Amino acid sequence: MRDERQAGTDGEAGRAADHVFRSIAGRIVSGEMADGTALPPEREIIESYGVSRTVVREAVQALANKGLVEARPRYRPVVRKPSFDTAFETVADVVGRLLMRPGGVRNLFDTRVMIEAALVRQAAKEAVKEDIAAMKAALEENRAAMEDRELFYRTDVGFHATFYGVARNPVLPAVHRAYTAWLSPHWSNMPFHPERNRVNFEFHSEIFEAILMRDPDRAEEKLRLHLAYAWEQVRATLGDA
Amino acid sequence: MRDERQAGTDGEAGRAADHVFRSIAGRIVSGEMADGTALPPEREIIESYGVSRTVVREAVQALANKGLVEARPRYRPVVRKPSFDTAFETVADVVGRLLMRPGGVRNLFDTRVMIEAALVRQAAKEAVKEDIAAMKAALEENRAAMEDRELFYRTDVGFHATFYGVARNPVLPAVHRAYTAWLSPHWSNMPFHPERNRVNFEFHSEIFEAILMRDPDRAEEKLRLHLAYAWEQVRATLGDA
DNA sequence: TCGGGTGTTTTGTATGACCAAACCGGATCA
DNA sequence: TGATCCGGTTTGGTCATACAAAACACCCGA
Repeated sequence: MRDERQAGTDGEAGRAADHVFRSIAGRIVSGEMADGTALPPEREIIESYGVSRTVVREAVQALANKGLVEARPRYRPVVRKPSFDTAFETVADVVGRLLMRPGGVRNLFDTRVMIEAALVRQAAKEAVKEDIAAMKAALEENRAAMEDRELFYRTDVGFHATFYGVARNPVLPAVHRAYTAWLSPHWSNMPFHPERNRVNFEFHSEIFEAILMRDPDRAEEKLRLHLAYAWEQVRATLGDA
Repeated sequence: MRDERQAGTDGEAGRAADHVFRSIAGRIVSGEMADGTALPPEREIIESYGVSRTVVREAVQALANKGLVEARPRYRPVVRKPSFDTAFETVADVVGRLLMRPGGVRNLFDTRVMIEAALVRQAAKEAVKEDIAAMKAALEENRAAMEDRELFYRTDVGFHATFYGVARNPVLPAVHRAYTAWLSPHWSNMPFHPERNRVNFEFHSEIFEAILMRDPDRAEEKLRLHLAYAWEQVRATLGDA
């Protein structure tokens, strides 16, 4: 990505717009530009950097593409502190395209199975009281929502989210949000079926129970059965191999 | 000149440059623009879309930032078929910044431990002959490289790469490449130490042996010990908590 | 055939202009 | 008094043009 051709003019490599980009990016990560504040108007940036508007717009667009600012069409770009979530969001549309290729959804889903299997194993081995309490609460919400299509989906996601919390690693919840954001479109055109909700809730219960009993193998097994069942539900709706 | 927004098909008019972006992006993913070929000159795109050069350049820059084309400064942008690798590359920049924050490297490394633990379990359970052969070969290369700092590192990476291959899932090798690309800078300023190489090779051997014996628990245990040892080696070089 | 010089493209950047949408302050009306 | 409406101002989106420098293509001579 970095191309080092030396212009020979100065120690600072030319790259007009890049300089503005780096400068603003630095001010964002250093916190000098707080999260949520708007960037100064383009014409102001022009003056403070002594460059043309072309360059400024290019730099701003680069910031937007890197996820450091959020730029809605006619509005001022808003500073967004980078996080693992923003990292996932910046690739969302490439991933979206990759998922349209044959087997794409399957491949991504398989990684989710793998990760959640590892997570429930870990949960069974080292979940603390708060983790258990969170799972129990999420499971209860899931049970109560069994008759509501939309609500069941949300509580389903919420229950799985508790797995991603036990490791106390901020990357993992971001991974979970990415999974749901990328995979849910492929789930959505699935007809509502209360019986299926009951089955899925049953799986959730069994997983939770296995975690309670500190049985990693059983937790993993139940999770795999659960996700295999879920996959069967959507397999038909894809042309996937 | 005249305004060419055909609101009928597009539904959402307005975002001018975005239309060009989406159109070209579509032609890339559909394969109409083959991987490796150069984009047409800006002037040509101007004519075929009836937009100004500003818009074209903006669209091309967006394509470049999304990783669909590779744009070196004064050269013609080259089409790059999107893959999971390109997805990771587009976030490399943001991730790099995140890793500089306290605990960032640790968090990412922990996810690697989790994933590789899951992978060696899977390998122990269902690796086929070719997987075993690949591991054996990689292990042998690793042994032979024990006296060479650079080569040992490469064969080390190569051995771990075999774990990511057993699932036959193209996402996983990309994940591995991303890990090595992002974490290796933090490993590199580690002094050379032959004894350490020997220890790491020993871990590799034990992991391989556990996989051979179809013992997932033991494979996972050895892998965790291996990576914990590796982490100890670099912990001092970071200000990480 | 090969190497080098030269003219032609093409990209990078700057400038100025215009339009339309968002923003802001003041006037109006209930 | 407070909410709403309105018109001027700001600001982002797009366009046209210009010019320097780098890449490219071509021709020429050895």
